[in-house]
Amino acid sequence: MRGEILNAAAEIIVRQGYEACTMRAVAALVDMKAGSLYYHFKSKDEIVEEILNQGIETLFEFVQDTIRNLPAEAPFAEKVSAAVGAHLSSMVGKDRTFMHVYEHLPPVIKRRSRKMREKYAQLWRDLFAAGVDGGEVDPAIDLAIVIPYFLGGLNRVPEWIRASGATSDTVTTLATTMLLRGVGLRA
Amino acid sequence: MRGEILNAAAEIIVRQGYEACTMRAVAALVDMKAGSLYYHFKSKDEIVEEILNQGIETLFEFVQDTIRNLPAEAPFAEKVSAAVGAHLSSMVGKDRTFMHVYEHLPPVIKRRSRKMREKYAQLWRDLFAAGVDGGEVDPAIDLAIVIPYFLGGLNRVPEWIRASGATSDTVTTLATTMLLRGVGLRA
DNA sequence: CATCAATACAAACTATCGTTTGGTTGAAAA
DNA sequence: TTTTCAACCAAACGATAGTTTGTATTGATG
Repeated sequence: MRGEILNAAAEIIVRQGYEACTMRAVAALVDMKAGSLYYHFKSKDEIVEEILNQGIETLFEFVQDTIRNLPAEAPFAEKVSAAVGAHLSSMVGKDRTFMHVYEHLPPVIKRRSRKMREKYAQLWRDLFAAGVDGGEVDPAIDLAIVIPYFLGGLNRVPEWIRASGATSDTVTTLATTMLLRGVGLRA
Repeated sequence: MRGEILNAAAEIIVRQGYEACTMRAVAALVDMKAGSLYYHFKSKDEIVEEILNQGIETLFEFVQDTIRNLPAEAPFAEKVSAAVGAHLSSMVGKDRTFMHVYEHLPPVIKRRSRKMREKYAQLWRDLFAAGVDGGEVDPAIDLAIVIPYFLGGLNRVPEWIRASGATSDTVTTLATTMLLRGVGLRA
């Protein structure tokens, strides 16, 4: 039940925004009354925070596993391609709407997940740092800026997948290409 | 006075989010009482909508002028560089916080500016289409996807300028480089 | 000086928010 | 059967939201 409540809340946030995500709306979606939610959670904040943390954690592990499942000596381009694909599929896939919630949250709440987001960004920085070491990435590129830059672009993907009608694969390919070329891939 | 109210509301939204932007808070910032705002605006929605439209309109005209002030035969790379610079300075400069408001708005309100955002995106599509015609951009790149992709990245810039401590110039250069390489610049 | 918009205020209205409280239920444990 | 307890509900709480209404102040105009 706890999970169903989280799912309901996440769905409302993604589809209608944080404003529309009232305790009564969430309760209605799981066929309950607002007050009953307080049996499972001590506050609305706890619900949102759990959605956020669970979402980032899931994303982190999925992308990390994807990278690790490749042979260590796999070319940089292949790793990036896989990672981008993993990131994107986490955003557009079914039952994986968690991360998309983030966009709709008020700043006060977003700040609570800063540490986890930082951890996720580090995953990408490590990936690219290895690319630099391997001589596949232009060392002049400032990773501290590039990573949030292109992650920012990626996080918008669901929005314009719907708008442009492009498939998830098309988008993944394009995003990967842009990114690899952008960092001056040498191979 | 009308403008001051808009500025106050925009500032609150940017700094504390849409949630914190109550009529009473806006009124306090311009030394008024909540009810008085209704002499200038018929509703809170009207205020937010005007901020949004005015912000996009300003951004549109600024970027458009920037491009037009270059000689028509200027190289594609130069035009893009100038446009990116214009876009970014519109976001981090003083008295230009309008656009940054967008991030914090609930989806219901965002949708109202779809037409204006579309018009702005068209400006960029035209720029890149010219690049394709001039043989400077890889024709295989799907502009319908690339434009929102990299604009999505750009709109995050203020966020990580503060985080990374990078200067606005550094960021502009990097974003331009990434973009130009990304679309397969040939020159 | 009198008039009249323009402007702002005080105060209240309704709606809805997150939350609390005390009670009801149905099934498992004793 | 009796007890217990997790799970839910009905109803209300205070706080605060956007908004409306009637009134006071003000500066310009005649």
